[in-house]
Amino acid sequence: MLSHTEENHLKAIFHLSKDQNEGVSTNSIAQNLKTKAPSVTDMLKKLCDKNLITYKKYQGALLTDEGRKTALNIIRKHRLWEVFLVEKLEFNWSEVHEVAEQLEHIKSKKLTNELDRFLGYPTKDPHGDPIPNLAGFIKYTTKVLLSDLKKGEMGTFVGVKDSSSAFLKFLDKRKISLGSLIEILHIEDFDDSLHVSIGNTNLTISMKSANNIYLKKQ
Amino acid sequence: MLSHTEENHLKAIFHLSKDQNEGVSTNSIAQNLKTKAPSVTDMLKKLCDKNLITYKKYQGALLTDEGRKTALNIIRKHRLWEVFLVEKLEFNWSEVHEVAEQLEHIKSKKLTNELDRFLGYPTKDPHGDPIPNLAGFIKYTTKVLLSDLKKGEMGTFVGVKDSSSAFLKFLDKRKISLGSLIEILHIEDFDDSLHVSIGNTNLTISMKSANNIYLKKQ
DNA sequence: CAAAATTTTTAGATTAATCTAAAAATATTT
DNA sequence: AAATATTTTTAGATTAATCTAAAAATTTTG
Repeated sequence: MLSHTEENHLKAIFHLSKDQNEGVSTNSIAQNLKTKAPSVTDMLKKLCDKNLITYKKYQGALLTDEGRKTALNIIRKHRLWEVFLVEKLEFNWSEVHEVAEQLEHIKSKKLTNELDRFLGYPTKDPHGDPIPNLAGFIKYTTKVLLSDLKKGEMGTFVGVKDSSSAFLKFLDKRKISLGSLIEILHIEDFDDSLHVSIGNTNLTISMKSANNIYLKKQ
Repeated sequence: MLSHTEENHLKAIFHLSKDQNEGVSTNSIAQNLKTKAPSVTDMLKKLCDKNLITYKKYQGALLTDEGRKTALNIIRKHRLWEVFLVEKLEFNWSEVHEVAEQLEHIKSKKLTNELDRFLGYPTKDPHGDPIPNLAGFIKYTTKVLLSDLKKGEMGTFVGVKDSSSAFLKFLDKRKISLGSLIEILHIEDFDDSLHVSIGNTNLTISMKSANNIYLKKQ
């Protein structure tokens, strides 16, 4: 039985080892979890003893198969709860994270799987991130930035790059929400701002904002 | 911000002080929480410092208004989650307790109140116990034991006295579930066993079992 | 490639929650 | 009410998670 802290470390290592195959550094984990390096070192030793990561002094951490499986399960729970909060409990998209951070640690396989069924086996969370299935399989989807689209192209809003609550509020205010179909009507020459249609309405989006909006191209 | 342990102690004191106005004893709390007396003594001092209970050495614990309010909120969450698990996630009535023990500690007022709305503001949990409302008000209902009914009387099954998983399984096997309407058809003279109708079926229930089944009389 | 800077680990302390064993207080019984 | 039994508290230890300060290792830089 893992503690919340152990689970959080596994999740952080998973997220931080996305790209490279090098060990995840102590400092990056500490930063990610808002804790200090010595606390992380202690935890890495413990997780290594439990065979959830491989860890050698000064060489960072890597998930074992078992550790990866565990991390994916926590991420699965986090994202399923986010779907629940938004779709069933009318949470605002920008409010779900903090509560999901608590709910992801609830231990009950049956709960997770029944929740999955209840929600209709969703494949994406409200931020557009993929939800691992029961077997830990993730269906990655290729995302493009809104700023990469050309005039006339369209896509479905599936996520954000900057998930600061300021930016999420910006989106909420403009009724830009997950699943919105966005079409580029025109690109302003002098400042690269975009005239787009979202649902029935047209609006203008700055290049800076467009650079934070992920779409799945049609 | 209270720890899970602090919350569990408040809940235990609430449940154990139902009837009397005397302080709840250290040992009874220890037994309730499957911990030891010295641990409880430490916790009582801490809860007293936080003005959640009144506590004097050797005289047991009593909830303050603040402590009572806190306990009721935890119980409210516990029971709402039980309703969710049974009604939405198809949990078996006998499986909900353990998971609800975890879910009751999730901290988010919005979560609790939205869950309440989502479930249609239920007033009873699957065991027939009342759910405190947002203000902490409990609508107590008078229960009678099935064994107290006379021939021809009927009632709705609202709860159990013995909530051991063995007894809950006994009920599940016979499809006796919350809300079932039970009518006494006949009482056997020589062993006091009851012939009852439940839904469409008739069956025989021993006096020992009937003594564990709470009904709300029609 | 040696000096400086950075990162990581170790050492040692702190807080919370827990326990066992022993002491103190209260309650029961003859 | 004195002796005995029970309950509760205190004392002191342990484990987990955390921190700061200092030492050690690694990396970067002139």
